[in-house]
Amino acid sequence: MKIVFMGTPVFAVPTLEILAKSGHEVGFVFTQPDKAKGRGKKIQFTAVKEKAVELNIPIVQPEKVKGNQEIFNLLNNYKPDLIVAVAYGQILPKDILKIPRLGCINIHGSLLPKYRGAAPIQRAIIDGEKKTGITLMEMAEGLDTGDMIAMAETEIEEKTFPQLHDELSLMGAKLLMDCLENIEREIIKPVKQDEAKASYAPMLFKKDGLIDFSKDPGLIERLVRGLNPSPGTYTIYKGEILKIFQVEVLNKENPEEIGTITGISKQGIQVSAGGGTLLIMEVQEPNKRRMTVEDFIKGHHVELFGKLG
RNA sequence: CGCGGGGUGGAGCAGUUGGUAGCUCGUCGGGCUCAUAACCCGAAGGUCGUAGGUUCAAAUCCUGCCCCCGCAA
Repeated sequence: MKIVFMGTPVFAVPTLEILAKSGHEVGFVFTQPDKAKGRGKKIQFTAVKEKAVELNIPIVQPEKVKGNQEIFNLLNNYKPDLIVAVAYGQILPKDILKIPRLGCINIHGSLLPKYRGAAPIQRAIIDGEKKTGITLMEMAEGLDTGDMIAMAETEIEEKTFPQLHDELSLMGAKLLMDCLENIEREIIKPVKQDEAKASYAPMLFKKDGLIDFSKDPGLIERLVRGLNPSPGTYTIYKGEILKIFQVEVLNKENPEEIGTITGISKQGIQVSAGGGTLLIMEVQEPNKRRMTVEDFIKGHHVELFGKLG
């Protein structure tokens, strides 16, 4: 088959890699334009572009696909059998969706129709879902609304976002390979999404990471797990931002005022949170690298009954 | 040329009116204790990122380079 791949972040890389090695022809890779970012505003390639360069596949980086005649002509001339998109970051217009003979398919990091949108993995963790997964679907004009081709599940358990992200990323690539032959033979039976059960997972921002210690310790723990490492969770300590990377819920009543430090040891700093106690285990101050609380208290005089938040 | 912080014994930090390098923890030895991650005594361990400059004297002032990090995107 002639395939065009579209993707941008690390999440999409395993799928590109597996397609390139599948024996099918990946004629073009679409990815978002290079941007000046990071310290010093250096130009950085997207993760997908780096892999495409390595694989020697022609790269296309339109600012906007929609309404772009040049892009339409490129695809129309190449006549791909299939377009595969994974976290590309752009919505494809109808005229492009109609180009490939076998359609356009998308890999999404949730069990649709739940958690459509930008941050499905993080939201599933934060909400305390028992399981999440990967959905393979046909692309429609709406946001993650297409008919579903296949799904794969995994237990969330105590996994952090990076762990789940990597796991789902690989699962997505594998699921696509499992279905590719059937897609090629046109014997798939896509299922419509149940709109009544649909939910959205909007993008997360820095401000979503400010810890509210009046909340349930379990929720705070999930927030730390889901927002790690970006945008990250944080609190305020002695007037400075203190990022929190790892916490544990202690099964322990805490009569002190919310946000009060009630215990300090190399295991962590205990804090009074809504209805219980939270143990902060790994932190990072501005301009410093992240470190365990054991290291943190060596260089700081953390006071018992001090306040966080 | 986006803004900014930092590189000091194994770890985390202090130390800039330039003048014998300090704290907490760890390590090693000894002591106390029924016992301990507790306590007491003692010891080892540092080319102060790197190259050069100023100076009688530089962790501290000046310049180049390397590395790490925060913010903003």
